[in-house]
Amino acid sequence: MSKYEIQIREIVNMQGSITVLELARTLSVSDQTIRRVVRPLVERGEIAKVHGALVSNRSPIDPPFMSRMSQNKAAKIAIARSLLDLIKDGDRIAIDTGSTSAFAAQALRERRYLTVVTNSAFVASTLSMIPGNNVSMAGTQLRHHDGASFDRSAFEIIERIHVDYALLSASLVDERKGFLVHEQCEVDMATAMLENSSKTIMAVDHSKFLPQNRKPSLKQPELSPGDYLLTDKPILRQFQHLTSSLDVIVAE
Amino acid sequence: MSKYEIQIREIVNMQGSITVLELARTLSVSDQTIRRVVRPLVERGEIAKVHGALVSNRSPIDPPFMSRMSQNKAAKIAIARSLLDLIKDGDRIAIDTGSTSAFAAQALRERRYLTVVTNSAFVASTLSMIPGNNVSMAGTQLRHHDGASFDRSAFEIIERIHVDYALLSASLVDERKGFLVHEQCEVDMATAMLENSSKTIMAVDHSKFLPQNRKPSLKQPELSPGDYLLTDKPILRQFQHLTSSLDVIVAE
DNA sequence: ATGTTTTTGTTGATTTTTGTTGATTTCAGG
DNA sequence: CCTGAAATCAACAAAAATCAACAAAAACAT
Repeated sequence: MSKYEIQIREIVNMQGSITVLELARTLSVSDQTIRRVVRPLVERGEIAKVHGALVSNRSPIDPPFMSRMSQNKAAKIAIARSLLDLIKDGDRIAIDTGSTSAFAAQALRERRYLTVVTNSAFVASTLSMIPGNNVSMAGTQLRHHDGASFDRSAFEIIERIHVDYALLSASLVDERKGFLVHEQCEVDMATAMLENSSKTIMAVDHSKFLPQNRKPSLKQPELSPGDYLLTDKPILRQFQHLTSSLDVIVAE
Repeated sequence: MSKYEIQIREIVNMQGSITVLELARTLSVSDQTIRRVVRPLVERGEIAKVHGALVSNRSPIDPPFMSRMSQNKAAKIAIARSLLDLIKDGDRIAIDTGSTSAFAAQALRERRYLTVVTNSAFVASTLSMIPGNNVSMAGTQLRHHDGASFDRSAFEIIERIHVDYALLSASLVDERKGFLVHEQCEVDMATAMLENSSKTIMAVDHSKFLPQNRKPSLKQPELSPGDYLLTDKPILRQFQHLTSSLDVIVAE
């Protein structure tokens, strides 16, 4: 067994599939090494291999639930990975609900000693199993469609814990109105997280900049200059006035 | 036993993996010393070693939680499946922590309209995504080794919600002392769940009836006549006095 | 203090892993 | 069926990690 084994399994299962070369680049070793390490994994049937790529063979039932229902999987994974450049071991972070945050939680498993506060049961469950982390689940009653809580106790807990970063998301970015979501409780939660954090990270993949059928109408709280915007494609001209004061990070 | 042993275990488990050289530098001893100290640890299976690094055997991908799950997996799945004979759509159930409960949660995904209250983030997350369920997560701060909560708010919530069934587990069944667990907080939680439910279901696979190296010593609360005992092999003679008043269900 | 035991560091030989090169295979399109 | 690009494989040399043995240092008991 090689020292890269766990990482490889982790990455393959998270992404679903990846080429040998990409994997070699992320671990900064040669492609040949990857092939060698991967061979026994394939023989043991832990991951599958086709010409051109490694693919996860996890049954479609147990992977992170979001990966199925989530649209822009690749984009969200890229964003999640680039989040790792911001968040360091030992940081404190508040994480909101949503598929982007679910991927972020997966990625953050490679960080240690995090203090995490979240109202998403999935995020809490994912990160609470990492030794050294300190995870607080905010809220009691969970909504069924996303396993998140927005009851009073959720807000109390968010407001009790001050963190370095608040990781927020949005359903749509509107040229004039900015970052929008569907429900008021999401705005309230975002506001609470933002107010109790030093910096805010807004994570939205490029599809959020495109028009949608089901239009959200509620405005997320204003970001402050120096807050981060994580996305996966360069910001188009017509949106730049929204992001000019922000630190924009484009995950390629 | 060396003085570095505990530190090494600690560091390896926290980091997930680390090279011998790095470890030598952090403890400011030579690499050779590390190798020597580590050898017995590896032999006892407390941590794993590969060429190039020491890796925790409870790595992020295979957390303590899940690895316990994989012990006696078949038995636990059988028990979880037979739980479906008891729990019907619309039932209300309290679920404790532990690998048996994790499997139970997986199985219960095929039930609808459940009211669930649990102190395990994993169980909460699993069952909250089933449409129609009403899931409450009891507690805020999550223990890292199993993602469960035992703080005051956890008890308050358990005590607020009355359910039809309490699904409990144990670490060991002792011939004389009955159902045992390792920690007092687990007993307290079991007691709270039992008191707020109409019936109790104790789920223990057959391995819990066998002697163990790490012996638990705390006694779970007394079951009442008519409560259920779910297991996967017939009860041996010497244990039958414990189970005579119970409804024993043996999953084949 | 003194000798004994245990632990630790150093050295050099040995093993394992890794990157490179070039040959071979696979795949997609004409 | 052929061809070019990409992916894979095999083999070898370089680098890194490991091990064994011995000497120095520390801890211990007498």
